[in-house]
This record gives sequence, structure tokens and C-alpha cells, in this order.
Amino acid sequence: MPASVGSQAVDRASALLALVVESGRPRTFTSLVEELGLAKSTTSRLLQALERSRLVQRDQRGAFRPGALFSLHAARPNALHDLAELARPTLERIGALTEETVNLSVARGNDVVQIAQIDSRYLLGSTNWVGVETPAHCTALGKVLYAFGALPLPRGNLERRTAHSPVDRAQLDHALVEVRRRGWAVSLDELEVGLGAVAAPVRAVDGAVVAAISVSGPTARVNDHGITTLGDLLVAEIRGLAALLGHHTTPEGVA
Amino acid sequence: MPASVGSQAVDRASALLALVVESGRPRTFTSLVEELGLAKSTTSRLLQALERSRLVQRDQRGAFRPGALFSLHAARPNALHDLAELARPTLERIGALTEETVNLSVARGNDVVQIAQIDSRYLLGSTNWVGVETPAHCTALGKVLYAFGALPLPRGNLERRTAHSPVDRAQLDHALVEVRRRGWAVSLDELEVGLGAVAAPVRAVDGAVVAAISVSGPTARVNDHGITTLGDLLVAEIRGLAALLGHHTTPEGVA
DNA sequence: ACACAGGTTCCATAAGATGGAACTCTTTCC
DNA sequence: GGAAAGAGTTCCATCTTATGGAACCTGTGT
Repeated sequence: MPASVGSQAVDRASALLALVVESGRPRTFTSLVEELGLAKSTTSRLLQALERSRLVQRDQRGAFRPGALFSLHAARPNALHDLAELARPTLERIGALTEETVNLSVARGNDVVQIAQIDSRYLLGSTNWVGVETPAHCTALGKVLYAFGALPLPRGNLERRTAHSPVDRAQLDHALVEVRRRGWAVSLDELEVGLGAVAAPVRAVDGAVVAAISVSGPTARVNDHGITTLGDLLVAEIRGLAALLGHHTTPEGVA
Repeated sequence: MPASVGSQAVDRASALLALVVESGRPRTFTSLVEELGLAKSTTSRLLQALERSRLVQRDQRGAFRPGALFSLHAARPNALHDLAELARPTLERIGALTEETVNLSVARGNDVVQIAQIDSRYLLGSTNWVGVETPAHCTALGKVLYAFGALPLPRGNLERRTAHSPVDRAQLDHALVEVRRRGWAVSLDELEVGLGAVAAPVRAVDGAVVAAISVSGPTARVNDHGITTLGDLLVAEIRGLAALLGHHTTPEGVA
């Protein structure tokens, strides 16, 4: 661990900051003291310094949350582009293994936005979905984000894209139970007849799903037959990406 | 200078990080050394510590950009909610001064997303636009984001919402020149007949426009008559918000 | 092959970070 | 309503840890 000298204070402050950002909800002073095992006085001083620099801020109750600098970054139009950069190696490896089109998406408001895509090795691949709007309930990516609470569930009737699209919340909910059970989602002929996709979640350290990755292609190649293999492959490959988002390489089971 | 002791290293590292995040584009090692006036060795050590904690990352050329922790935060569905919190006092003050509906928006992909709203004091106010999709070329918010490069300009024909909507790029471009000249944008009867709005940009320290704030209401109240007053009021009030996103000017006293 | 900019490592020094204890303010409990 | 526990900050003597100048790399252009 201490393979580094001359920066103990910064390392400690950074560790505090990482905890606050990664846990995704306000952290109390005491919980931070306990988790890092630093002296109260040290922790207090470091947090004050971070607050001064707008790296953390305190809410009404005094708990710490990511500060204005994080908000500023998030508001930049290309903030998600950085995430795409980070994920690119993972996407490319999945692309190389499956030879199909690979997409990375996050939830934004009530929509799913595609932020990166690796194109299929085949001539007959999916088109470019970056920026294209799709009804989330018909896509594997949307189902993953719905299933793990990253996207607010839709109300009212659902748009029927094909004969296979889920048409109401009951059908969708049923599908989402299955997604949670398996850990990945499928969409076959639901968005477009002849188009199949599998998607799996990308989780932050706190377990929250922050993004999803899909593999999609014509149902001639992406179909019931090899779908389990694809789903498991996705889940396995995404482990590496999750490590980038939160370095604790904990294989300890968290549901 | 600040009356703070026991955290010089953290303060310096935070200052480095703030520079990297605020400038919005990759910063070279040397430019950071020059801007902060620290010793090369110190700067190098601090940046290494920040990189270790995924607070900064280096691109292919070795320049520093915000790291994975910033991307992680940006990918969270509620990342922009934090920005809204930060802006709330400003929005409320504008709402109190104008008694009209106030909105905060950012660009996301090719769309404008409303992330916060303060409702009009009048019964006849605008409806809630948070989450609603609107054609950017017909809105004051959209024009601001277009004018200052926060939103990619639209291609092809533009949707004609009313007789006053701009119908092509030529008309829109002409309007944007005016927006840049005045520093704020107007939309009267362009989105809906009877609806008027004024919007102004929110800038980060590097000058990049990261968001826009609008005041909107029925044209009975928001119209050519008082529009300059409204525009200037917006620009003036937003200064305070920009200070929150940028450098520290106030040691104490949070509204 | 040479020089030079950009960047990292080394090291003696002392400046600055550290943690225990004292202290303040708030909340809870009886 | 008062005592006690809880949450967090400030103080201060101690010595760990950050510091910056110089040496040292490493890649690039000439």
C-alpha cells in the first residue's frame, strides 16, 4: 500500500473524497472516521480543506456530499464522454469477443442515452444508436436500467413497437424480475423485428447501477440459442470496468 | 493566505484539482506549475497522489483531465440534481424579483434538459417544464446554449411550432448573433403562442457556458416592453451563481 | 549525436501534519 | 428540566512528513 512517499495527507484526503463520491449518498463525519480509521482531528481538518476547495459540501444535517466541482463537471456537455473513454477498452474487448455491436448507456432523466458504441465486425450489424432515442421498455439496456433502479419506471401504457414489445407495466415488471434474477436483460424482436440484444449493468462501489452495456445484432446471430453465454460474458467483462469505477476489487458477494 | 493551518498539502492538491476541473480541457504539467507557482517536484508528487486516487487522469499526451471519480459522479442519475441545489438560492432570488417562473437547464447530448424550476407567483404561470422535451430552437434556453457553444447546432429543417418559430438555420443563426451581442436570449410566441421567455448563460471559470437560466410567463407580462430589464436582471443575478462555480470570493456568509 | 524541454527522483532540512485531550454545542434520555 | 451521551472542532507539544533545489531521466527535434 504505502508504495508512495511524500503525500500522506493528500492520499488520506483523497481517500475521504473517494468514499464520499463512491457511496453516492451523504456520509456523516463519524462514518468516515470509522471507515478510514483516522483520528477525528485529522479527519476534521482534511474535510475542512476539501470543503474549502469545493470538493465536498455539507448538507443541512452536516453530512458530506460531492461538492460544486463535481456538479460543475457533471454539467459539462462532454462529462459523459469521459466515462465513455474510461469504458472504451472494456467495450472493445467485448466487441472483439462477440464480434457484435456494443453500446454503453446511462440514464438521464427519463431516457436512456447511448454514450459510446463499438461497431460490429459483420457487415450486417446494428446501426449507430448514439444519440438516437429509443423506448426504454423495448431495449435490453432500458430493462437493465429499469430493473436496477437507475431509471424511473414508466407510467401509463407503453409504446408497442413490435408484436413482441411489452405492452403494459405488468408485463414489463415481470420481465424485470427475471432481469434481476439473472443479472442481465434480453430484448429479442422487441424494438425492431430481427434485432436482438443482451445488456448487463455497470455498478459503482455502493452497488448502484450507473450504466449498462449491451451487445446487439441480427437475431440470426443474437438469439435464444447463445443468449446465456452472451449474458454471462457481459457480466464477466464488466467486472473489470467496475474496478475502474471503484478500485476495491472485492469479489465478496453483494446482491 | 486563508486562515487555515494543518493542511497545506491538501490545499495545494485541491487547488491543482480545481484548476484541472474548472479549465474544462486537458492541462499540461507545466501550465499547472506556472499557474500555481509551486515547485516542479511538489507539483509532480501531488499530481501523482491525485492520479492514484482517480481524481485526475492523464491523456495520451500526458495532460491532466478530471479522473474516473468525476465520471462516476456525472453518470449518476442525480448528478445534476446537485447542481440544482447549488443554484436554488439564485433561482429563488430571481423568482422573488420577477415573480415569474424560473428554470435552470443544461445541454445533454442534442437536447436541453430542465433541471430545476421555481414557480411563478401568479396563478397564470408557465407549467412545469422539468423533464419535458422542447425544441431548443424555439426556446430562450435553447438559444443561449446554442449561441455559446454548449449545444451542437441543429442540422436540416427546424420544427415549426408557431408562426414565430425560426424555420431554418439562417434565421436561427441570425438570432444567435443577437444573443451573443446582448448576452441573453428571447423567445416570444415561438414555442407556444402567448408564452414569452428570456434566458441568460451560466459560465464556468474558463468562460464555457455550462447552463442557462430563464424567466418565462405569459406574453401579457413577459413581452418586448420590459424584456431588456429582465435580461439585464438575469445576467446580474447569475454573477453570484458563477462565483459558486468558480473561484472562492467569500470566506464566509452563505445565503 | 547533441541539446533542450518536460518531467521525475533524491535528499537534507525544517515546516507542517499528527493525534490525544480538552472543549463546545446539540440531542437524547430519564 | 437537568444530566449524560453524542458529534464535531480546536489546541498544542511532538516528530513524522512535505518541501524545493539539484541531479537525473527520457523523448523530440535538429
